[in-house]
Amino acid sequence: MRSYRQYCGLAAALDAVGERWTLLVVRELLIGPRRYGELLADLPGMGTNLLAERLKSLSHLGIVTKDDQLYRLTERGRGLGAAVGSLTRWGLAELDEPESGTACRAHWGLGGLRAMADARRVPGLEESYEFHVDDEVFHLRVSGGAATVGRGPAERPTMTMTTDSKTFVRLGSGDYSARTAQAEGRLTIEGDPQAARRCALVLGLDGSA
Amino acid sequence: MRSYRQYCGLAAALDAVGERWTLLVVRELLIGPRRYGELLADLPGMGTNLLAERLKSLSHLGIVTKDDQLYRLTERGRGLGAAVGSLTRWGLAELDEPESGTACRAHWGLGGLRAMADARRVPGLEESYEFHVDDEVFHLRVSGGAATVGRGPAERPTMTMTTDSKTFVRLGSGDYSARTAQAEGRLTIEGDPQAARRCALVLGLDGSA
DNA sequence: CTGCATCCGCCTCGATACTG
DNA sequence: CAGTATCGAGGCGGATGCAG
Repeated sequence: MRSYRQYCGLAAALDAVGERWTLLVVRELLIGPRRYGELLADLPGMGTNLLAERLKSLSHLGIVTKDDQLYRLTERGRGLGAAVGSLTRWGLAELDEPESGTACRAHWGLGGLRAMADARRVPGLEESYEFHVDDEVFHLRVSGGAATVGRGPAERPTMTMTTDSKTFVRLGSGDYSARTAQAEGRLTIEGDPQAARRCALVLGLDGSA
Repeated sequence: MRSYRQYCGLAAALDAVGERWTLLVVRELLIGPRRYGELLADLPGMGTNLLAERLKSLSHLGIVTKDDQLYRLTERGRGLGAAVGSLTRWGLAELDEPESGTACRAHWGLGGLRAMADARRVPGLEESYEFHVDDEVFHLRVSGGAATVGRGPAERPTMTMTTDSKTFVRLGSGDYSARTAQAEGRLTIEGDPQAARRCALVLGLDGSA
């Protein structure tokens, strides 16, 4: 086990989760518990030996537990959510259009949604939005000054968006608007047009940085 | 240049700054502009060839610029501050006591300070604190609902702490209190005892999570 | 002396094959 | 399905070289 041997919070964090692929494994487990095969399928490019080694290492560090063939984050592991969110936001900000050969999963957009949503941007807002991405359904609920995202439909969505996964992820980049995506036929929006605008506000996509 | 080839904000971020040592270079530059030799001295364990390569790579990505022998972060580079802060907080939370052979720099504690300080924890607070760590002096100012940290003395500090760098960093860990450090003779506090308590509150070190 | 570039041994990574 | 074993390629770490 290689270490930076520096007495510093960042170095300690990178000693634990700074190796290649490790934070991407955490990204998958932040969505929910997963089986080995599912992880492998949603981490295209990662070798099976590395996944096994990383899971073992993360278990030993108390970041992941395995019960009944299901890997899940411990509380300490979920504590990485904020760091993963910060990095995701930073990476999204200058995401280019997808190159060919680039893999994509619908739920990666869900991670982006979680990273970007901040209910404090629209005080007092109470509503839900639904997203149909490829064959999956996600929701964003803003209630009580907090935003929560998850799999599955929203309860009474005031807006429903339908799109493909790459377009969905790309909306997180500043320079690709839902308006453009609609014009290009990659995205449709149903429901209250004003709700769509409020949703964009919650996500910080109104251009007011 | 190796890439995860995943259309996802986190993967894009890790493509840019996920390699070994890269975020530690950013950590140094978040403190302020530095020369090559200073960076090398404050990144013990990093090979000189790797530092040169990382700086070149970061320049090419628009994260770092070099002018007049001084490396500094671009605006995009400074955007990594939030992610570095999140990781630092997570790493600090379970930092053990320093092992022998572990390097430490006084300004790493400054990074920890920046990561932990949140003025919203004590609404309306207006004061400054000064920290003497090894041979360096830092300050934390809470004013107008915002906390700022930096090198150099505070203007009119209500509390002054004197300690060594390892103790200073370690205070960021939950299970090592200033009280304990004082009892062990590693730390002295001058000024208003209540100010010290308010400072701990701002840093989230009061035990109320 | 600073600011790198080059070289080399080693270990990690990535792909494939194999096992329970 | 859930991993383990193997092996070539390449990134990493340390030492050294070299120009300004």
